[in-house]
Amino acid sequence: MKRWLFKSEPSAFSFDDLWALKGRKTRWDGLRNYQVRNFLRDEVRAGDEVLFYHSSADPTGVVGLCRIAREAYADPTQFDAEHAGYDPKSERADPRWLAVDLQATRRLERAMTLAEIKANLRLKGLRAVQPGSRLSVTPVTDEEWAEVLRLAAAPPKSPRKRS
DNA sequence: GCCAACGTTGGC
DNA sequence: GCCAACGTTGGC
Repeated sequence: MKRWLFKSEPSAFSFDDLWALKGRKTRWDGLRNYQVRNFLRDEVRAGDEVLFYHSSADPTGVVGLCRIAREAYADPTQFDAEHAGYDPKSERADPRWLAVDLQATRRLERAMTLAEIKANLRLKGLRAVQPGSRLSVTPVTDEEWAEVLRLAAAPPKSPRKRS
């Protein structure tokens, strides 16, 4: 089983939005990047675990956990001329873009902010936070996963008050 | 709103 | 196949 980080802009679709859906599940579609497509096609499998990350948010960071409820299948929005993700060059016999189904499993006790992730030595290598990394789906190692969960369960570090 | 990073497109 | 132009992402 592999582990992943999925990004979403909460103004478009937040973890709370997912949590509120029937079965806490949705189709994760609209992904239009070839590297991401290849991850979905070649590596993401049903049952894989996912960190749900809020980008362009305040604060940015990991807010919840999900699992892959259904692995890659043709993203129907690529064939929908009314949809922003419409791709006129994609053919039904050979779909270019893939979607998965994502199911929320747990809300973190507190958000793991980007600042906190960057400040953590064990999370320095997290693909999603590398400079210039813009992929909306990136791999997470077992060690990184464990560290995020460990920190989420720990009380937040706050600047020490002057006495 | 700015801008750096970087993927995609299309002319040649 | 090169590469400039353009679009998007996403932190700040």
